[in-house]
Amino acid sequence: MKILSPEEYIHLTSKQSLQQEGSLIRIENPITGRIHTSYQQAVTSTGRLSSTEPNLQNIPIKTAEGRRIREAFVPEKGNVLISADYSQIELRIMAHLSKDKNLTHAFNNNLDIHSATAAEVFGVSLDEVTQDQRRSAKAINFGLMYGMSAFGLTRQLDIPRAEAQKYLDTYFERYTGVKEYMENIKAKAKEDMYVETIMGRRLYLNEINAANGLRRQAAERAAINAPLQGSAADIIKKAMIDINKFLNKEMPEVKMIMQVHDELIFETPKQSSEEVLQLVKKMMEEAVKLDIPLIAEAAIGENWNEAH
DNA sequence: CACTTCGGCGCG
DNA sequence: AAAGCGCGCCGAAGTG
Repeated sequence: MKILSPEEYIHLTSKQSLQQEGSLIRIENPITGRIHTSYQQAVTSTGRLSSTEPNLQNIPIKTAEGRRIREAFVPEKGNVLISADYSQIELRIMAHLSKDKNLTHAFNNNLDIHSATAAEVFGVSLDEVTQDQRRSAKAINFGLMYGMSAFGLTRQLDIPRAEAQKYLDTYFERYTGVKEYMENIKAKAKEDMYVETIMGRRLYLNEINAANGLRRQAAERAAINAPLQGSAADIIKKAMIDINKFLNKEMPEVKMIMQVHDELIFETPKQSSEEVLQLVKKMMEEAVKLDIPLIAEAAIGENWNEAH
């Protein structure tokens, strides 16, 4: 193995070089034989990390080809990967912050949240929910957290405007706590000029009272989303600190190697991997205590695709 | 030649 | 006119 001078190392890992090479396999660090991302801790407005050179937070997964790509991410021989991700953490935070009774009930009873929403919005029982209704409810749930309007839902679901409006109206009838939360957070943002996460991270919204309606509405959407996305970031960071402390002391052979917003990836010797899985899952779920339970789903694999 | 901007696309 | 949050990287086209 060649030991590189600092100049050579910096050249090989420079952004410029990265673009020239254009392939993960060629940016392997010659000293460690591995690919190393850099996490930026003071970039995003909400408190998330960002990942650069290379960005490992946007590796494909949604298509079959994408999953094949993930199979290329493997641990050292004798080790396995563990992926543990929070289930619906932002919606759970919405339940916690809004104290909405219906949403809280769904999470306290560990219901399939999109099916539960579909049952409410379409007025059917849980076991009558169709695939299509669940799909619509999922779009509503995600859209709400981003401050989406009826127009946005129309485009997302390819349905008439009036129907999208009816879905949203019904949603807010069934989830009045969420409706109040949306209104309250906007009102508070306009008064304070900022919103904050459960741990007090603030996002200042300079345009929340702008005369320009487009800019003002964009700030309102950010006001709705930032406490949800940002609190999720707070929670996983707390979990990372707890887990790191524990691993350093008790299981230094286990490495926490990646974070993808609501997911942590570990590399660990195969023998103890089942025990490690249970430990990290528990520490993620207990990172903070909310009004509703936090659930982390974890799996073991020979590559990133299998583990996820 | 290095840098910037923009539209497109990958992820949560 | 735009109407869904948060990111980073790519290629094409333009700038100096």
